[in-house]
Amino acid sequence: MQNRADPRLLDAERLIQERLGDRRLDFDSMLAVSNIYRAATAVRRRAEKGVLSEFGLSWGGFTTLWVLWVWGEMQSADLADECDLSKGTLTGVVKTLEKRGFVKRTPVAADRRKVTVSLTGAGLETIEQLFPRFNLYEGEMVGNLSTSEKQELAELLRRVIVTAGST
Amino acid sequence: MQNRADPRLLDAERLIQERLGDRRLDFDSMLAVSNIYRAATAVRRRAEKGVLSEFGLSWGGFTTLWVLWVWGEMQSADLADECDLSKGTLTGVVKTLEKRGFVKRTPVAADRRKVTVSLTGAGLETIEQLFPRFNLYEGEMVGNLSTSEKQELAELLRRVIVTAGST
DNA sequence: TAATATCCGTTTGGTAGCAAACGAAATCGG
DNA sequence: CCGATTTCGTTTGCTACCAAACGGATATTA
Repeated sequence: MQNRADPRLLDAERLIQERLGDRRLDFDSMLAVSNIYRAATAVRRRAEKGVLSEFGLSWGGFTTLWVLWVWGEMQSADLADECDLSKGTLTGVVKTLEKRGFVKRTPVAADRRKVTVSLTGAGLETIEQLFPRFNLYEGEMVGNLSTSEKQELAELLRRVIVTAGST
Repeated sequence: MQNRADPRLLDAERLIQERLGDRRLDFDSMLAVSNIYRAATAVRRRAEKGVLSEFGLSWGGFTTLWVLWVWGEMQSADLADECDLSKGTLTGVVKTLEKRGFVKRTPVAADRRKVTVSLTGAGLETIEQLFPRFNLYEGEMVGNLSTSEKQELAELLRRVIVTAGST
């Protein structure tokens, strides 16, 4: 019953029930899914307006920098995978990061279709300064939750990712 | 320790720890936040590729239709609020929905700066067909979770939304 | 009631995101 | 080998998304 705490949801529930008549409706799933999306939007917006804007980075740009930092020089397709972006989108993100001087692209001699992407010195410096501050933001954003609640949340979401991500 | 189930996360954790040296790092918050974002992406993609594409709707288009269905005719600014979109973005979404014939805009006589948006007959028909199917999808996507887990997830996320959403 | 300030939706200019088409390069089959 | 197929990253065409600038309309205030 805790979801009844938000009066707008209560209203919405009643209204939806009217629209649906006697058709059955899975409220629990609806609230879980819509809150996943709302939370992601809130988290992304807060990070972009806060830390990331200071460094001229979007969420996707940050993610890409972070992945390159952790994993090192990567082939384009693997980078797209790891960043959870389509290859077409990655081309654009890398292009923007290149313009900012954070990243460089290197053709692969052995297979000239391929390209690797890696951090520049400026990119490395940036992510090393940025990440600890980003992590502080993360801590604030889930600051209402205890440690075990954070772990519980991460685990529940992991199971959603697996189910929704397959196919 | 359940988050150690994903071997990639384990690797990433070790690598990040190396990059950070002795600086402390809040892994629990990091995993919670990044999983929120991953789950939202997975959920959105699955819905868009599944039900929504059959009706030629994006996630944002669906949300807008849904809000109009539940709340009825609305003024543009309120609609943007309820859909969690900037007013500029809403202009575009409504324009697209108008093109598809799902929605109509009506100038307000009493205040000619204002515009209300409402469903057309086709829009109403569409959302009435679509929503129950969308709800089935929602059920599938969190199908790995028990009812109480769904409620727990929704509640944890609600608290994140409140914290992250307050500027 | 005239000047000013505020409010509303749209437009603009930018990044992000996807699917599908594309072109160059490598690989495979015969 | 050489033609057909597959595999890369990029390009294209579209929607979405935001902040900030804009311009018309209403409110305020003096």
